[in-house]
Amino acid sequence: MAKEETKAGQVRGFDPLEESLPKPKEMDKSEHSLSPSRRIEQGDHQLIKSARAEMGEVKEENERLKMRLERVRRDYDTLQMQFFDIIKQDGDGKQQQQSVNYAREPEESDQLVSLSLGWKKKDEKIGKLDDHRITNKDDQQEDLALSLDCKVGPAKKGNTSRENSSEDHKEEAGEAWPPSQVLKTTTRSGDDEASQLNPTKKARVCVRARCDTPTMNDGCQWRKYGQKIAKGNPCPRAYYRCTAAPSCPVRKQVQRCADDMAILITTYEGTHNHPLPVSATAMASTTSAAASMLLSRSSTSGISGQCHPAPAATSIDLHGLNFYLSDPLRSKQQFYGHLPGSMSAAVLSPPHPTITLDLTSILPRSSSSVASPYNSNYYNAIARYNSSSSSSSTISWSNDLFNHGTTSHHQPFSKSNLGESFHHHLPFLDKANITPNQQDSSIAAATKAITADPNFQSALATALKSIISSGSSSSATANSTGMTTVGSSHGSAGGDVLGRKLGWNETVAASSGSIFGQGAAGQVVPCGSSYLNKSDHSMNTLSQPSRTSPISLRFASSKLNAAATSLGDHRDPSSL
DNA sequence: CGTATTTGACCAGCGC
DNA sequence: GCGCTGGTCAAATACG
Repeated sequence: MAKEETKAGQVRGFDPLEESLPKPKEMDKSEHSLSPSRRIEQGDHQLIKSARAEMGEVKEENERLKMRLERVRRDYDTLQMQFFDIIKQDGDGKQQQQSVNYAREPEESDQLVSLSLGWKKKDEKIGKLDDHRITNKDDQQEDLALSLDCKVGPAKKGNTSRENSSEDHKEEAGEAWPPSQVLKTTTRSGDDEASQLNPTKKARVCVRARCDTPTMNDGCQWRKYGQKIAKGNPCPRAYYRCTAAPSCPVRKQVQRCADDMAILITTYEGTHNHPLPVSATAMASTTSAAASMLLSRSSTSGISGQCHPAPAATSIDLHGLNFYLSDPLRSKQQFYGHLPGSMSAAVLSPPHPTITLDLTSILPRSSSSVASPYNSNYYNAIARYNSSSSSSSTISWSNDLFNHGTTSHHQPFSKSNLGESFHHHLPFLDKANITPNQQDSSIAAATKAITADPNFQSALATALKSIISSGSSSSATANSTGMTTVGSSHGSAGGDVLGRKLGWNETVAASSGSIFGQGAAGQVVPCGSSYLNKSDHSMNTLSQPSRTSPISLRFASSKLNAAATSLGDHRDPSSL
């Protein structure tokens, strides 16, 4: 019975009338003795009656879902507040002694890998998220849209009990793009004990893309500070540093592939400590997503490796985009040896955990534009990746980056491109076919597709696990069998159960960071329509639901049901 | 003249 | 310790 209700809730919640349609036929069979007109009249009457009853059920179901959603949200807020309190308490002593190198010094600067689930304020801007979360939690209620956000950052402080639990994360931290992150690489003071104890390598994100310009235009401001002929490649390697902020520690190396000069290899390292220009968020989000995936995988293998040793280098093919993960700690093998095609065997010998985004397989759609990864093809490719990895991410999160990330100089994420890729993966969303009457069913289909997408599920699982883990003192990690956690806290167990409940596996868990990695840039994109209104692209067909629209709620509730259940089953928010 | 780039020198890490 | 290599610095130079 409960199963029946759940099923009904999922379907009827989106389009109650849809289910009631077959009913007249059933009535015809049972009432064939009546006159035709009488039968029709009675049938209509009963149809209306049953439809109303259905609608009533749906309304109740929606109310229940809303309440559950609200409960999850409150739980999240509670956990978040406590998490920040802990961080603040831990960090206050040390941070006040440190010389302030950067203007932004958020409390979670040592937060390592944190997928967050929450609600964003309407006018929240890039780079403002963290502060809002700390100070304006109530305001977040204004936005019912579910949003996810990934933050990866260095761990520079911390002599607390958290240190043990987050040690693994600390080792892997370093590559992401949240503007809030503080990376004190320039001041190698004595408080860098953690890094001394853990001689870590900064994570790097290597982007391979076909590009005939000297560098990829990724929207950031770079200043060249060196050039070197690296071993094994006749092409010089150029060194750039970010000049968007005086003290930004982010560097990048640019080098042509030895085997294929058309391929430009750009390696990013470090974390921006300043708000990114909108034109830079796309690449930043992409690289942070990759870094998140790397970190996610590293944290997974790092702990579970005792039982399931991970290979030194692996490749993940996510819907056309290839990710190559290397772990120099495990092997000195040239990870580029795993690269297919034209990649040389030893272009770089990364002493850092490196993830490679291979965009070279993305074929240009038009002959005229192949150079810049910021041309429409590039966006299209990313969008293709995003949309195929998680339909919802394209709709609700990722594309915001591309909307903002375009400049007049570069080709924007064109309507046709977006629409094409979008509809390619969401064929039920044909703008021409959507009418107001069909909107609900389209939304229902979209929502079903979104929530059925394992990547979305994994992202949500990661986010929720993060919430749970953040509230507790232990770090949760997924091993190769799924979301099994290391540590015995019930908080982790909550994530564990949640993961198992939804049946997620490692692959999708690893990819979750990629889906929502734009949050690493301190950005949470609402699910509602406001951001879509900024652009005129074809996705407006999906932007019908408002901030408080059914798609937001239903979208969230369908899977958050499980989350809420798990949370309710395994931890009491009030007990935190 | 201010800014960005170039390029040789310098430094640190690593292996032998 | 020495050499190799990757990475960075900073003076010289180029450019608008």
